[in-house]
Amino acid sequence: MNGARFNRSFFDRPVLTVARELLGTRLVRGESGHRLAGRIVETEAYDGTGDLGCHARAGRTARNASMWGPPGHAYVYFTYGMHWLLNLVTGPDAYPAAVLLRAMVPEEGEGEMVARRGGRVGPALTDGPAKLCQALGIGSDQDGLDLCAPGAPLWIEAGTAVPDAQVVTGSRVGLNSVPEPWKSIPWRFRVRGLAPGLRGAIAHGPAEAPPPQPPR
DNA sequence: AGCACGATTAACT
DNA sequence: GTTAATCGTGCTC
Repeated sequence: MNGARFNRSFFDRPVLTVARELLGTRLVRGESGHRLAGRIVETEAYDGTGDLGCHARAGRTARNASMWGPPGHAYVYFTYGMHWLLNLVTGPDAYPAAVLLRAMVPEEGEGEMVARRGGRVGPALTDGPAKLCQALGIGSDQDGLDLCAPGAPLWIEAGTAVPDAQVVTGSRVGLNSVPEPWKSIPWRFRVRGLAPGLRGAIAHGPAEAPPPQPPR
């Protein structure tokens, strides 16, 4: 059976907690009869106006408005003139924090993902934040989408728990002009040996352990 | 109204 | 390892 849609209480916690616990969960795009899905294997946390690596550092703008809304919504933004990136909003309403989804291991609908990615196959399919969005067809239309709303075409459900021994942390990617300590603070989380590359993917098949902090 | 730049990717040396 | 592609956004003038 497929897991239940994670509810708002999962996202209504500190962004670092959510970024860690999203590892191993399943990101699903679509509806009950048509699913594209994969295991999340890399995330990054962005925490409020005080985090100079976070888009919220400049205050609320039209672009980052979603991040200031309630937890459990998507914050999707456009960058480098061609790429869309997906974040999941965390923490209480009006507190601007979100988790950037950087990589996943495809599990369902891989053929459609390949088509959306221009025929590319293998690790390059979903091993980057913009690749993941392209593979799942995520763009401006999904900005502000509530992942916790019944019927919404994007959600998180239980996957396989990732033990601490398999979690690698490091500095966030691409913050070249961000001052320290924000540039180097270890708020990037990934599953050991995965992303980049996605080789040795989390085993497919039924989940054998409950997700961390299962929602209810 | 103009401009510098970006939570990236893919192609190339 | 280096760099072009490409344009919305937010800041400066």
